[in-house]
Amino acid sequence: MLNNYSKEDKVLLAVDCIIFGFDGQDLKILLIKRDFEPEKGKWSLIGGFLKKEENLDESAIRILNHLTGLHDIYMEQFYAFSKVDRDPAERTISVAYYALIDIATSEKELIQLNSAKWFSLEKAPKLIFDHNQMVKHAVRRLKYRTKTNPIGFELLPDKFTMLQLQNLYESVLNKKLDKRNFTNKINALDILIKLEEKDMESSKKGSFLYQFDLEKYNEKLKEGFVFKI
Amino acid sequence: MLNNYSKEDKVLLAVDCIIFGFDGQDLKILLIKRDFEPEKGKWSLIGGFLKKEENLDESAIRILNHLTGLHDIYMEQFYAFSKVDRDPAERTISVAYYALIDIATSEKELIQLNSAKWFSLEKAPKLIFDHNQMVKHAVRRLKYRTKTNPIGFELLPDKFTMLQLQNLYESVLNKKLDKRNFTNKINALDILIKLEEKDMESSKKGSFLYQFDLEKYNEKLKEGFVFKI
DNA sequence: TCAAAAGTGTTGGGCTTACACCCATGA
DNA sequence: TCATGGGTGTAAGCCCAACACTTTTGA
Repeated sequence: MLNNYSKEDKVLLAVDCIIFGFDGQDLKILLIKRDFEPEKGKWSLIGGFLKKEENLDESAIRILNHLTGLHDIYMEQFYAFSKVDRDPAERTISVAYYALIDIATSEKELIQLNSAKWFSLEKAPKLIFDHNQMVKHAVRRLKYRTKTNPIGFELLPDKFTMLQLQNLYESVLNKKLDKRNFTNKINALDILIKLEEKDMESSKKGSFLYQFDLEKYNEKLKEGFVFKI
Repeated sequence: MLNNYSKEDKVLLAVDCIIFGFDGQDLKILLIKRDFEPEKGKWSLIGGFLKKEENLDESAIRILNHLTGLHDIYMEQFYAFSKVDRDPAERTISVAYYALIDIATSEKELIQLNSAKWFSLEKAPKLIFDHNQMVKHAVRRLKYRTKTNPIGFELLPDKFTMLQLQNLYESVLNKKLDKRNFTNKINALDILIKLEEKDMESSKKGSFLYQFDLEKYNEKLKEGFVFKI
């Protein structure tokens, strides 16, 4: 085929995933102990290399599934990191994705991994390369995203209490919210189904469980509704 | 150096720039006639390949400068496009940047280029590869950006009228704005300097010229002020 | 009976939007 | 004098933030 690309430099293209989880209390990220050189044995984001026959989204899904067993996960590309010596072994550009998962329901799939561990954001260890910077970037993006999209769909279990949802928003936004205002706002969005059922774990009185109403959500989304919290 | 990257696929990494300009009336993008195969002679974004010794930002700056003569341009990375066959010649991933420039003041530098041309957004031709999709993506991002940042700094000449600024916002947001409300909002941001001088081109009465107050802007930015229009 | 979490409304202030007329000037 | 674009203010409604007490029930 006619082209004059042949003199151009080729590079390795990595995909790294910041996997956010929520345990009902704190926002966490999933990290693994790297099992190959360089930096073998150090904590790292979940990552791998783009293959010739896949695009970046497919690559991110493959890598996540291969290293954790997780599938059907919400992921979004957010930035390409390219400092020349970010990987000391070889020139590598990394395209970063963030993923949102519910810790509780994914636990079964993750349990077999002894090299992966959840860390709450504040207690995350020093990571290899520029991975700490990637995490910071991803947190900023997630925070931003709450201004236009609900994040609970992916991060919470199917049924959850209002307090869990509020805790999630407080964790992501990193500030306290008023309980009454939060409830009012969420109810105004009109995308939750209040169940008859109560969660009896957290208190004697019990608190009502909710579900996201995916159908209503999609309708409103189509109409250009903005889900601002 | 110890590593086992050697079996991984390497790819070409392109950088493509969506260059936005504003002529006081319409939002435009700068395109060039491609002068190499494949797709030689077709309209294309300004682009090139990442070199081993530079990061993506540096690459974008180099490519823009090399092809247009422009320098000191505001640029921001926004997305990596990676469909497997997006470039039919060879597997290429493209990291897209958008740039904001003032058409009037950059004209001198651009004038020597016979292969580059400004197109208003609606009248842009069909572009090679996935470049039309990139443009669409960039426009969406620019629109989004107006919700938190003024965009006039980069897109308007040093001195401009209130109507030009309003036209710019109307072009980007793709909707009509009310003149009085717009003026009130902009004045409330308190980052413009109203000059004594008037622009006499547009009307018999003449209209006052404004300048951005970069110092005030930076102060407010530091305080976390959000420049919502 | 008490401790602990759940649940629930109102009000004031600020912001946003809608809206129309006079001014200055050159032709 | 008239046509053209420039410039200006207010009122209503909506949204947001602040705020505290009652309910339930297991221990």
